[in-house]
Amino acid sequence: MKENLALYNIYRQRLSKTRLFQGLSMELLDDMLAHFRFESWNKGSQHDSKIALQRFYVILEGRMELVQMHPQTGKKMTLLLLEEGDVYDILTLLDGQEHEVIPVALDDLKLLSAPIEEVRAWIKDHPEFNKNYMPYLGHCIRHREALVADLALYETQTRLARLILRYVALGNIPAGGSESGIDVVLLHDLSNEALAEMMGSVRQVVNRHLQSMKKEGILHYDNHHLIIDDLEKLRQHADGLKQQIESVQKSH
Amino acid sequence: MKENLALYNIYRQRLSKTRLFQGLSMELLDDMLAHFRFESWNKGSQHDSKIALQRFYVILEGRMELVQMHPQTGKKMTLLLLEEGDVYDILTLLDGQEHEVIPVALDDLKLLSAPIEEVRAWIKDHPEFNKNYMPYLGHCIRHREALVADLALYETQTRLARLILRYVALGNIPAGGSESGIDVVLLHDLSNEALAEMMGSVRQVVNRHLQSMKKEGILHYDNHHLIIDDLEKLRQHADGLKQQIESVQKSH
DNA sequence: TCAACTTTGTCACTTAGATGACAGCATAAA
DNA sequence: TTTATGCTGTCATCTAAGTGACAAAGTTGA
Repeated sequence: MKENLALYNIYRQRLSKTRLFQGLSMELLDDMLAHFRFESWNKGSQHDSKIALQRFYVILEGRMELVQMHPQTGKKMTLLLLEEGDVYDILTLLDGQEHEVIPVALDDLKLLSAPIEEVRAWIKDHPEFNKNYMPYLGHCIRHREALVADLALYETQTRLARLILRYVALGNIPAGGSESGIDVVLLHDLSNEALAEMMGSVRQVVNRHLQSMKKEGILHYDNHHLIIDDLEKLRQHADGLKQQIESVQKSH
Repeated sequence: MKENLALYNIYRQRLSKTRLFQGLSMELLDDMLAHFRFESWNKGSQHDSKIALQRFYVILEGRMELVQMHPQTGKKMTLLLLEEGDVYDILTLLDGQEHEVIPVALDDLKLLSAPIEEVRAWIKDHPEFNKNYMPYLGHCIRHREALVADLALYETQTRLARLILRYVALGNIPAGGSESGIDVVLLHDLSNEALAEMMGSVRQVVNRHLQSMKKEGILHYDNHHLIIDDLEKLRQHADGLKQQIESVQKSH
């Protein structure tokens, strides 16, 4: 990992901004980079989850989704959208067991990868690294828990709103607010189908709800970018206010 | 934590058999026990999740469930059943953030609790402890992921079978096998309602499916103990074979 | 520039499963 | 022993959301 000094510096720079590698000394980063190898995955490519038993990947550029599949019916559920600075696979890193989830490149991906044993040694030997690691794990658990709550407690319309809101929150909400709408960068480009897989539903239902939210002036699409126009209304949907209102009406 | 030597030895003994504290030296266990305090919770009692910001609990005896609730409708989802040797709350321990989940005692509970800062220090300072901690975290993530997959990919009948199977696997499957049926100890006593909350459904649906599985000779209840009579058939249900068969029939 | 594919937008139809209601038991309390 | 409370077992009913189908729009690449 020393081919090209300019590139090397860019990688180091990017790495130092990720949740897991931030705040580490230059020396430590250099030590680590010595074990990293550059890789790129083509948009749309799917990979074998067994690779995670050997190597650990850091995303430098692009989005990756982790997909669970029903072995019989082929129905899919997207567990997680990973972006720049996220890593694959934190679970296999933890316990060394295979993690039955398919990594799919949503964009052309640029990655760094290192032998998983190496990364485990870093965690063990460098308290600074460990200090980033723990909250990152917390984040992973919280994400999955939020998915469980969404699936079990809310209906599809609400789940869609919550999904969008979750990824609005991850992106940068522009300072002024909504003069020109908030671009949900992480979800840009995703088909209705892909959104459906992220919320455990189907294309047609997602489309129905997107349509109705467009009519309410909550959002619109501007050449494949999902733009939020009324964050407040979106939040109301995400709180399941619809459900509440209807149940109040019923009781009268 | 030195009131009574006999009790003390029992606690130490129990602790040394838990997933998180196993394999530690007697000296280390003694150091740790010095910071623990005994507590007991009454069956049915619910506690404030804020307690987890201050203290960390180890279950010595009894079951605890962690419940998420829909703020508006009050609908509930049980995230997790904790038993002897499990701990509350691993998430708050990780990142110090509040974990919005209600701990409920399913039995009269015996617990040890220690200040959370203390436990964080153990993790930092004792590699042996850390070595237990990592796979335990992996287990936590996997459990939540399994829930997501169940909710998104399988229908209620299948989910019930998977729920039962999951807790069969955790208990001790008797050597000989099914001569007299497998007692699903962890689920003993739970009402249809409680099971429903564990799989994101409702009482009536759970009852319907339990009834049909009884008719198939898969299971029965023997004074509030759920007994599995045909593990193989249960596994078939859990694989969603029903779904597969029906979809094949349709295509003809 | 045209054909091949993919994605979107709709709609009519079906269904799993949620809801509400109620009788019959069981467990616990008085 | 009786009353109260809660749980089980079963309905009939309702509805959210999944399915299949198809036209229209958009995208890709020979």
